[in-house]
Amino acid sequence: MQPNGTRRRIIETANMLFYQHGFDATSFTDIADAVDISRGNFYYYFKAKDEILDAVIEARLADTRAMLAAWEADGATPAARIRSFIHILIANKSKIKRYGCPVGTLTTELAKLNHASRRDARALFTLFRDWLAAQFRALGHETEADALAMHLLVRSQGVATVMNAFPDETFIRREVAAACAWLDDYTHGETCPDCRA
Amino acid sequence: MQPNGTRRRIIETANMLFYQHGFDATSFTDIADAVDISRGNFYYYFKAKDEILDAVIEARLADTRAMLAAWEADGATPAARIRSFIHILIANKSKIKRYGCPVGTLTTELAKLNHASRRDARALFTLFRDWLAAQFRALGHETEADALAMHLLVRSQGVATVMNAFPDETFIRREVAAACAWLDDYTHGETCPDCRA
DNA sequence: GTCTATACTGAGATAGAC
DNA sequence: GTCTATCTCAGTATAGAC
Repeated sequence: MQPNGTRRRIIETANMLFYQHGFDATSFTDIADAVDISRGNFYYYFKAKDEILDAVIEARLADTRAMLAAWEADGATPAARIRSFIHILIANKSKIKRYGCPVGTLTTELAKLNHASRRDARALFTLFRDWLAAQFRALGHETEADALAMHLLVRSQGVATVMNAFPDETFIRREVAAACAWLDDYTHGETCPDCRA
Repeated sequence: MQPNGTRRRIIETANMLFYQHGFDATSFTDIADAVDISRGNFYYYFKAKDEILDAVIEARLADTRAMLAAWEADGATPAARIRSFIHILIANKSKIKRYGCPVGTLTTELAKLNHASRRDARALFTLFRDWLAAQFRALGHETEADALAMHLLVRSQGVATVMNAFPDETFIRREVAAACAWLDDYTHGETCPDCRA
């Protein structure tokens, strides 16, 4: 199961292309050209297009787990960790402006395609959802932890979709600051050092 | 320019299929079959697929204008009109659970396709944005009207995307109630009659 | 206006040489 | 492992009969 060089490059390239142009709109030729291998060679690694999708989702799940683990390690407090999540909207703003949120856009595309891997893609959302809920629980908000986590998913997805339509810098900063201000109600006085107005 | 029966049926059907399966994934055959005409007849009305897209966007713009005008007429106060917007998340929840928001998903898809009609699709967002801002202005919030309108777009798009991934009834009601509660800060005391907890 | 027939392209996928 | 050649099918699009 340990992927060799070519296999890894295929997955990484497909991951990028699926994000930038969508799963359906990305062809084998697109991927093969970008990886610089022949289309035929492709089938040595993946028997069907759906298999690449599954591999890409798996890779994204692994990447997301690693990112959440890094936030867990780097954040001094649960509130600081949650703000790491909120601030990816700024950290990844260039890409989001052009291609939207990689999680949200994949999920909605697969929903429309009624694709079998739809459920696997949803696991990406679940990863964030559970991690955020754990942080709220650590802040002492046991019963409402999941609801608060879901609310942050809403704000995050909303900002991503709207900034894709209106790539306005002021808007992004304002909404990120608003989300951090909303969070303040649950942090026992701790505020965001990056969102001073 | 007045569309006859067949042309109208093509546009209506394409509108539905683009929403349900996406623009790229919907083929001429899909539309022709649904309308029950031959593929050849199709080209009598539309020379290329992009032309249908433009016609569909135009139809959606007209539908949206009509909907906003209806809200304008039916809503007793600006606050009530804004709540009409918030509550479409509940009114259209079945479709949104399956296919997401028609505006947001079209916009992100066309962004990924880097499609020429991307800008036209964004006008759908602008329609809601300007209408909402006008309501906030009527409530006396001159300077922040557009920012408040954008914030509601964010919440609306966020809930739509998340409920597409997690079609949970409780979640939807909770977020709609939260949006209405947020609105209360700007309505001079008027509250939502439908969102009593 | 609507149809059938057909051209052309690019897609996913397979076979087999190297 | 990687390639070329090829198959099949679905897609967009056109021509022309009715």
